[in-house]
Amino acid sequence: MQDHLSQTFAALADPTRRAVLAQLSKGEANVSDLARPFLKTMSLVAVTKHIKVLESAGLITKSRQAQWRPCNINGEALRDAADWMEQYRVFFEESFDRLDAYLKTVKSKPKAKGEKNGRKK
Amino acid sequence: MQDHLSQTFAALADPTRRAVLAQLSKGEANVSDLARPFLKTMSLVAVTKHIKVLESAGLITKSRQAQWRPCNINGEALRDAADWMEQYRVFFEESFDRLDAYLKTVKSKPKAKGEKNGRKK
DNA sequence: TTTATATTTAACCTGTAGGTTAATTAACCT
DNA sequence: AGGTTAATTAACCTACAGGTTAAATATAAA
Repeated sequence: MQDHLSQTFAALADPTRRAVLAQLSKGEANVSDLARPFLKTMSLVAVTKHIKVLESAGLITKSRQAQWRPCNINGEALRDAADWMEQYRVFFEESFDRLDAYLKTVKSKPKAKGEKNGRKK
Repeated sequence: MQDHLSQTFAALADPTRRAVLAQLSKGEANVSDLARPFLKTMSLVAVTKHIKVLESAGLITKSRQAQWRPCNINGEALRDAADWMEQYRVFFEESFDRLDAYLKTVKSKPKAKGEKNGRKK
């Protein structure tokens, strides 16, 4: 695939993959743990592929422990997508005090050179 | 496509479509206006299709004015995606005061029945 | 009524996403 | 060594995404 952001959004554009992320947000899990909820509707291999898509997008990491492959969520990749969305917040945010609160946090973290948003590193 | 959220993310998973959204965030534009920046790399028909994808996902609206089709951005669809992401903010947000500010706004808008997040309607 | 401009529709092509089953690899357990 | 469990690889299939060119439609303008 082309750019990182497209890859991230594409990875999120599947309910199975979002469910895997949801599961991982509660903590580390093996491939077979992650697959379990879906085995009525698809094969283990299918889930393995979904996991690979998430891994390629950087949304999760996979390590090795004997014959298991413990997976963990990796928020970094999501941040770029979230940052992209902030740009459009004004178009979907009708609660102005919440928007104000957000803007204050932005102002308190002024842009450094070559950085988007007020985020560090 | 399956669910609304998948459709939204899929629509965002293309740089041309994100560029169209960026253009529309500066104001209304016709199909040919939107297509102009891309005509060196793809046909008008291709852009038309991208616009249709955005429209189907609810990210933009299209009206009629003589032979023109003025398009406008529609933030509502983006909000669901943004809401979904908020769920994971804790995984990519390292600035705790900014997170605090966000959490305060959530607390100030307690959940109503059948609603996700603190958002109204 | 003809012509020009804006956009869509139709028919097509190619690559890839998402699924399958069967076979393979890797590590552990007797 | 042989068997079990965990996960991946390979080969394949089908649908659809994203592009093309050519033709059709709508509206305005001469």
